[in-house]
Amino acid sequence: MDGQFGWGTLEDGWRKGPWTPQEDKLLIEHVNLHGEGRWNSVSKLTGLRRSGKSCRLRWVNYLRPDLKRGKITPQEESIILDLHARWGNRWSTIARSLPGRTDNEIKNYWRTHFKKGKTSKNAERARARFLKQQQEQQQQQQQQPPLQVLQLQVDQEQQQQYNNIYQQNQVVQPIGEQAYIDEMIMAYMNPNPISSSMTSMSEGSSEDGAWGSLWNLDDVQHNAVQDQVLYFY
DNA sequence: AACGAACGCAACCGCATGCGA
DNA sequence: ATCGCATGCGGTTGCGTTCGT
Repeated sequence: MDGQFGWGTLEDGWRKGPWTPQEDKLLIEHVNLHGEGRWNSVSKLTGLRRSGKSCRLRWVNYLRPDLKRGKITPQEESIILDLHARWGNRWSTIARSLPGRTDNEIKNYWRTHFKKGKTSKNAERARARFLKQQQEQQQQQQQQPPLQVLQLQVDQEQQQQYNNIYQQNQVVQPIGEQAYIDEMIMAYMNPNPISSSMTSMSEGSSEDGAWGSLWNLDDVQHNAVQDQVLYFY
């Protein structure tokens, strides 16, 4: 990328590379004082040797107080899959439906987990991780009943059905195996018959407003009351 | 324990779009 | 109408971390 200059160096007077805590502090103070926007004036007002673009990106992707930290949950993953099937690589649009998540984060997540050719390996890893975690849990709680889901005997027919739906709707990438496995896991955790990656959305909902209120991502049980309506386009 | 491969994520770039002068 | 600046977006890259052998 920036090979000639390297990270944390100056180019055209602008610093590049990883942000330091001091720089973050300056930027946060600036935004608290002046609000978001006018990014090009940040360097003049704060003394930060960062371009406006760089400041905006740092704020939007990392410093914003409303950002949600931590791993993408299976619910969020399902939403990402659904919305990607609907809108393609419109990451910012997808991100608006996932409060606290950034387009960059979602984009990275998608590329890592669902980019063509990566799903099988990820699915295997996810399965291995899950099995390992469950084994540890079982050791801790020896009275735990046997978990059928540990076998992850994937219902091939159902998965094929999902993939057919995606293909019929001219979606290049069928549903990821990892998502499917996560779905199996979620199905086990929540016995109510809900298909999280085929989650519903009432017809005619606006692209931004409805999802924000529909999904309370901290409340897994909430999923169970959603109608099961497919909405592929 | 060591090492290479794969992963995850922050940050950059170029281009598109919006908006005011 | 158009020009220039600011901002937003999607794609890409570099590097630290984790995982598997």
